[in-house]
Amino acid sequence: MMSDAPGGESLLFLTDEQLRQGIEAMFFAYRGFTADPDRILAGMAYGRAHHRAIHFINRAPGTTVNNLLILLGVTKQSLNRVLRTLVEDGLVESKVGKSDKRERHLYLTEAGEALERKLSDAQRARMRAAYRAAGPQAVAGFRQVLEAMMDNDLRRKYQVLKDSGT
Amino acid sequence: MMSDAPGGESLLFLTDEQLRQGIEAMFFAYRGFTADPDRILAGMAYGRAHHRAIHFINRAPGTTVNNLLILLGVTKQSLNRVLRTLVEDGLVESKVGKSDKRERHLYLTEAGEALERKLSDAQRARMRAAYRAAGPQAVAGFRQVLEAMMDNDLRRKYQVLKDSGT
DNA sequence: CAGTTTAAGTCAGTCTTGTTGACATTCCAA
DNA sequence: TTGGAATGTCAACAAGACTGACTTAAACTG
Repeated sequence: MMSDAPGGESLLFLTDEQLRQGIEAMFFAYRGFTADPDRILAGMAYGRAHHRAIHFINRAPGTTVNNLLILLGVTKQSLNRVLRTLVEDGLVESKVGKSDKRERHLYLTEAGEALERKLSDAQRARMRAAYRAAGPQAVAGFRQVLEAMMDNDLRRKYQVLKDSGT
Repeated sequence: MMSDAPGGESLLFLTDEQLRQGIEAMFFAYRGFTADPDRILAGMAYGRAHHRAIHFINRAPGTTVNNLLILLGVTKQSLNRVLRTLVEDGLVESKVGKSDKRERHLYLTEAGEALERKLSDAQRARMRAAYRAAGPQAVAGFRQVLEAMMDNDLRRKYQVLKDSGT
């Protein structure tokens, strides 16, 4: 089916045209990837930034603001605005650190967890459908290429998260 | 919790944990994907929006404004702001349509093509490295999952572009 | 032909999310 | 103990998206 050009495929499959198709696929797919949570959040006063914060706080409860902003790749000022509204609205709790009182440790409240579930359910449903359509083998390849595409420091952070999952 | 189906790797590989890893991989990879062009554009007065416009005008020379804004998924007001600066700066040419004079057909000037090359060279280099690291089989899977992740109407548009690529 | 629709552009205002700069608090090490 | 580094907050601003209202020109349609 797919293995064409025996011998020369390692050259053939790296044509500019093939690469460009990959670039465009990435662009369109990311739109689909964010579409469902975006729709949910559009109603409330929240956006993608809030989703990301909620996701990673859920992922690593008790994480500090500094941790979070490195993961998200934004300035602390930018993250702070998002965090402030989430705390005000009672979705996130911010606790002063015990050993280091400069730090704030972040946790989702019950309401925060409820929203997180709503958002990630939608995103997982999309992911699940795509995985099902493509099959297990394709999923393995998908993950390999994505990991290779990350910046080095982000790949490390991703690996840490991944390993902490189980 | 989850009942583990006997010999059911097709079930096992769709655990919430696996899906979540895919979601995070997508998030981090997209950051890498856009990092290089973003760095190049940061110096000039341009941003990601300009890159996208330039990319698709290069991809389909003579495309109309309406075509473009459907492809990009933004409003005409938003696209117009970007397009206006590109035309003013002599990177894009806007020609009144021959058969339908309401339409404007968009083309890159030489300067526009030069910038397009600079941007896509950087992005292709990243893509090429990721493809090389992951291997041909992984690339096929990568593309399959991405296509399955797109919204239906975008997938159609993506296919049209892909087929027009040669 | 008159009336409607379509394509493009513009103006004004808002929202989200990113940025810098200035600043307070806390910790730690010289 | 004092000065620097780390952590987080507040304020102001910019980019880029959005909606809504409107104009102009051209094409289509009954």
